[in-house]
Amino acid sequence: MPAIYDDMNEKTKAKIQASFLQLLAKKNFIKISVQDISKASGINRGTFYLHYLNKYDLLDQMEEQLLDGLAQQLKELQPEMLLAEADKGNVSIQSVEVFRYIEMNAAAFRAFLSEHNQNGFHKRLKGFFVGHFIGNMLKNERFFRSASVPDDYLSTFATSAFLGLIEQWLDNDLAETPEEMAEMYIQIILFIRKL
Amino acid sequence: MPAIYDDMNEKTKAKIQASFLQLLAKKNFIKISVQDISKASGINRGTFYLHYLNKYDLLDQMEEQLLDGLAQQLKELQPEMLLAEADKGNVSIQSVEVFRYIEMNAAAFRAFLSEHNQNGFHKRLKGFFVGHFIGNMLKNERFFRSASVPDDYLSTFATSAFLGLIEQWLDNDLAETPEEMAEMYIQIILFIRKL
DNA sequence: ATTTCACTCAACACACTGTTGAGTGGTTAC
DNA sequence: GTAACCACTCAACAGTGTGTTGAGTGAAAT
Repeated sequence: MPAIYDDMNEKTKAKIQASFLQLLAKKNFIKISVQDISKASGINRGTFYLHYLNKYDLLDQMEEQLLDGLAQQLKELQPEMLLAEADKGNVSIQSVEVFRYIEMNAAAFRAFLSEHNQNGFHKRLKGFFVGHFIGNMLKNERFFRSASVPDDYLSTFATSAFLGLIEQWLDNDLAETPEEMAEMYIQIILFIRKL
Repeated sequence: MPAIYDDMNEKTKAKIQASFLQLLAKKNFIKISVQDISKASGINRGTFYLHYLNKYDLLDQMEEQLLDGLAQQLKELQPEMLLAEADKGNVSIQSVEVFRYIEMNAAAFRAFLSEHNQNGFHKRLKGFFVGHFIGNMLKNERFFRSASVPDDYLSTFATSAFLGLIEQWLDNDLAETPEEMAEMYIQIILFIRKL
């Protein structure tokens, strides 16, 4: 398994993925055919099937990559630290990093979350966020301990707000800085704590 | 244009729509073919095309119907009244009616919002809600007048929260009453006012 | 020199599409 | 009562994209 062959594989996949993202920016996912992708990327259609089962598999793998990267950021984000900093009026560096990651991968997030693309990325991101961040907060009674609102709604609320912020940010063409985004989100978290 | 022909049309459409909803509950929208729909509804495939351009058009029309119904409820929901009641500790009847409508049409909402059928309904519902409810609140400075958070984020936040509540409610198989849902949402609105 | 590997290319059966034209049976109008 | 009307059925059509295959190319590794 010489490295050069892995490189070829990776480069071919990268070409396919890059072209696919470009197509997604212009065109509805449903209307994009494997033919389109292979044409745009200069890769033979048969080769596409050596790497992916079909276009849904391609999308799935790309979403997975994006979420893996996000997981790296989120695992650095300890609820304790975030709230400790927030109580001092600061925005924790790690929470800014999360938004910085989204900023860096804005093209992919936008493509996968966009109105005309019918993949379940929205829900997937939601579930992911609950599993990697909100879940931790709910486990610890110090953070969320509402009498009036059930846990699953607190969770949903915190997550929907996060996603809403991201979507609005993308719609605004990233007009705000990651720092500003992180601060807004922390305000929301602090509120939910008081629900 | 005798009424009986309209009836036939409507009944055929109703059969198609009902079967389509049943299929959506089991199967990904993408994997549902017009053949599947015509088979399930006992309607000839050719007849399907007399009523709809294609399966996307069918989905679109059904979403439109659902949103039209929701619009009826939302136009009764005056922000002034909602907040006046909330200040007195009450949940306005009209806001309960909104959730009651969702409860009545839970099958459709669930199908259109479900994980595997990400048909853009999520964003559509969001835009709709902003246009029919949140927009009114933002216009009136009495309700939302944040110094620290831009209007579009307030709007996004209020809308995401609403959608999050609905999705969680559907996931919970409507375990809460419309009254409880309305109360939770009002709590959220009251919070956003203070942001 | 031979094998290995990623990729190309052309061909294949298959599934679903949207459309058409002829035909059925019930309803309405004259 | 008969002619026109209408929603629907049915069978057939070309078109498009699918996923798979088998033979072949060229560069790298052994």
